[in-house]
Amino acid sequence: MEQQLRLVRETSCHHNFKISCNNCRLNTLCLPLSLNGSDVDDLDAIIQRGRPVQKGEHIFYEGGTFTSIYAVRSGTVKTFSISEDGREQVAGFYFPGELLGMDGISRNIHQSNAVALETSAVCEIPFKSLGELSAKLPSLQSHFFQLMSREITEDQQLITLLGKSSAEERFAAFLLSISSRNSRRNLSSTRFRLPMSRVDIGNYLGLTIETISRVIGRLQKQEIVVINNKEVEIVQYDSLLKVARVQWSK
Amino acid sequence: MEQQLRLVRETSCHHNFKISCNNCRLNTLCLPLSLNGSDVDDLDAIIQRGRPVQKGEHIFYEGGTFTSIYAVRSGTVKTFSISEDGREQVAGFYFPGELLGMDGISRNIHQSNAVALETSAVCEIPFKSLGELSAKLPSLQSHFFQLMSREITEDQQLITLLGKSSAEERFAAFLLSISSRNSRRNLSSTRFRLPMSRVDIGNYLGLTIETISRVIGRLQKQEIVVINNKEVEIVQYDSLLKVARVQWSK
DNA sequence: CGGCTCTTTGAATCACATCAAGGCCCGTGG
DNA sequence: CCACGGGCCTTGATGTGATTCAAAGAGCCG
Repeated sequence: MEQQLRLVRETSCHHNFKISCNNCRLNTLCLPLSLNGSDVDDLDAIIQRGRPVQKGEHIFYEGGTFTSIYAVRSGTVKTFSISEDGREQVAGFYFPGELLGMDGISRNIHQSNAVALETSAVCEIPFKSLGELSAKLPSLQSHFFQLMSREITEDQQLITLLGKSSAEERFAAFLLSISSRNSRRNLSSTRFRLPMSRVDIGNYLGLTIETISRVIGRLQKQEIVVINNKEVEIVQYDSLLKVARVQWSK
Repeated sequence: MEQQLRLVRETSCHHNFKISCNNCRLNTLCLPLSLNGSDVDDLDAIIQRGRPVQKGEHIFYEGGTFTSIYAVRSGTVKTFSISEDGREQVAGFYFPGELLGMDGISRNIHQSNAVALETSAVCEIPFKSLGELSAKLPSLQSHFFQLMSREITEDQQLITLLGKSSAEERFAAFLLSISSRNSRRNLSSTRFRLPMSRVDIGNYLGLTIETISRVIGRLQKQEIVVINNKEVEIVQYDSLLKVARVQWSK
């Protein structure tokens, strides 16, 4: 019931699944970042490239055996966990060039679920092989350490957001985060489409969809953003920064 | 002022700062976990052992150059960051055998502050050397990956706590976390002393000290815990588990 | 058209924050 | 010895931002 595939987006080129790391246009963001030509081939050899994933399909399950981490090649993925009483907490959204699944390393069991928010492609990187290759390629090892560290930093930013911030601040920070990740990929930082539903946004930010809706209303009234459905335009970037930080500066 | 050292806990041996990893009674929790005898010596060689840190003293500063990660040998450390407008968010508490500072790896700059909550001792582990050694000792590399991954998992649990949980759930989960970490160190899981202030607890859990106080009052009325100042006794462990999870089960 | 889902808007409610006061502990100094 | 003051914690009264509940609007499709 969920495959409303009317919107086949501008992903045509990304759907060339068998492309190698060397030719992938994300290789300046992804794991190959730190490697020179021949080393990329070594990495390339262990990667199961470009598995296509349908909207709503799981990439891994909480509690499932951990064998690989994943790089998003196209589309968007969310990770979330389910607590005892069935509540879902979205822990993160992952865009092309970003790595997920690192929470499974510690116990060899995935601690969260990952599902595609739209038709996506992911590269599967067997962790055992990655570890072995890392031992041989110091720059790969240190880059991988960095990527894990970045995940920690981002989680801690979310912790601050959830612990201290008002609804406006949370939503503004959320938009800014997506904006900056878009510009890393050379996409517009002021006009973009949100690939996730209001429910997921609300869940991620610890707010209800009604609150999200009201916040959007207020931000639109101030002409800071224009949001139609999933299409976002940031009109006053500076004002949005202010909202995200100090919230009426007092 | 706070050195009510009537309870001089079994810490005497920890204050022998110059002990080696081989003789450290935490080596079943800490980095050496995965190593055999001679490899521990290699690790030992790069570690600056047992720096003493006074209460309130910084171990590293947000924005400062990252060179090392740290293992707590004795005492307790909190990490926190300060947002633009001066609000503090406590991101974690670290007990003996636990590693901190991994958020600095990604940008070579510490993303948070670390200060000792009481007189403590920490081992400094130069990250460059650790990386080099990891490349040589596969089990060290994989263990370090695991420790970083655990940090991610724990951060994500806190995210769920802050995003979804009531005050009672948060505090109950907090006590249970400390309880389980105590038992990892072979300390009592039902009777212990909280090394951090109410302010820090509240900050960590995204609650005010008044709310913490009221929650404690309610949990005591139900005879689930007994808390005097910083001394905690968990009387009904199962009930506390229930509070942490389902909160009136509906 | 009707049926579906998602979003918006309004009104009532609630959990926690805020504000304010008082208690307890302990150290200091008369 | 007691009086005083400062931390820190507790308790009560009041306020408020976000949730909840309810209903209506908007887009989509069979």
